[in-house]
Amino acid sequence: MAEPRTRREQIVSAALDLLADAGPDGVTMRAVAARIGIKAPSLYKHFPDKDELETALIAEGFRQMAAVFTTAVEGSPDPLGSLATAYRRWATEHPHLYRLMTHKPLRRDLLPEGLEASAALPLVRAVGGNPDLARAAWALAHGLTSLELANRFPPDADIDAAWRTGIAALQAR
Amino acid sequence: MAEPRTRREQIVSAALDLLADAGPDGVTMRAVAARIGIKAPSLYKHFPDKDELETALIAEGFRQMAAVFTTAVEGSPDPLGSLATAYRRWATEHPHLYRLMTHKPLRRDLLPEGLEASAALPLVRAVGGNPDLARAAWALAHGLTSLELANRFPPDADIDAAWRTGIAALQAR
DNA sequence: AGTCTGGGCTAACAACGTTAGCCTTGTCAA
DNA sequence: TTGACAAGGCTAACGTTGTTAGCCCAGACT
Repeated sequence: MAEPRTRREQIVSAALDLLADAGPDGVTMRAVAARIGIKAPSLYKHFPDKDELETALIAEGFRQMAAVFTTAVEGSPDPLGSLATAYRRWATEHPHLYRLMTHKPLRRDLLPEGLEASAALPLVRAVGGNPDLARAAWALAHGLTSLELANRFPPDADIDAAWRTGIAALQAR
Repeated sequence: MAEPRTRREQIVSAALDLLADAGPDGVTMRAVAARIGIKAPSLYKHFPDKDELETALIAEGFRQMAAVFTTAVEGSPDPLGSLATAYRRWATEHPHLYRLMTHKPLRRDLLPEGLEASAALPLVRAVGGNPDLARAAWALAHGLTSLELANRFPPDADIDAAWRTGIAALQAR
């Protein structure tokens, strides 16, 4: 995250750090507050509740994804392939944030307008604008990622091969 | 779930009911206990902690999935298509249980041996034994399901079409 | 000079998972 | 028949969590 300037940004930044190195259970209001040297109830001067703080983390995740995916696609000879690599890479580098972003219904009303779309745009472009194909590709990527993060594949599974097989199939359309 | 006979089965059954109609937050040790007329601490005579109770719910989910998928595939002219339909159907009929089963690392050590494999077998058969293809298909199904349950597709999205597109692509392999 | 307001604080609450320790009931051995 | 023991209830309580109420201080503006 970029230099936190406002107190609100400091809080988000502290929560992101905590999420990254202690997992979702580590992100308690008291722990977040402590990390910036205040007490838990003071957080409520900046966020109405924990849900909105979490949504702010999710928004930051989307911002990062949008940036990473955009640069992954631009000028690539194989946009879908590059995107797939970038997707898996980002998710495995931010496993807890990725899960937070995807595992429950999104409070879209609390998210900046257009943010979600801007993270999705590179993919829509990469598949040539076919929305059904884009959704299938997204689902494939999310499914592979989610199953990998949840340790669902056996230890001897060749996850790269599963990605290649799936992407190649969709690419042929 | 079949007729709960032992106390342990009663507990699992009560927890499943609670999960289905009050969601994950509704499944508290106190609420589960109350539903069968006992107090929360008594649950600990049957399960060492809430984690193991949850794993018992997950095991029941796998049992149901294995049964449903097996009958969906057998004798079908289009095994993969039937399986896809059955998968989506089961998940949307048991959204909370589905999420519980998939959203975090699995305590395999607490699961009956072979149970996970028996739920996966119909799929492996349906794709002709290619493990990479099976994993891609599983990921596609899980991704589509998970995104649908988390309300990730816009209201005007044609989710059926996304399923058809994805499955057709994999089928062509 | 007086008045807001932003943003900290302490104390406290209810709900949660969990533990300690007690008591009753039925089974079975001596 | 009696006594031991295990299974399975119970109450009381603890620490942690999100959250609220209510107080207070500092700076900005009228």
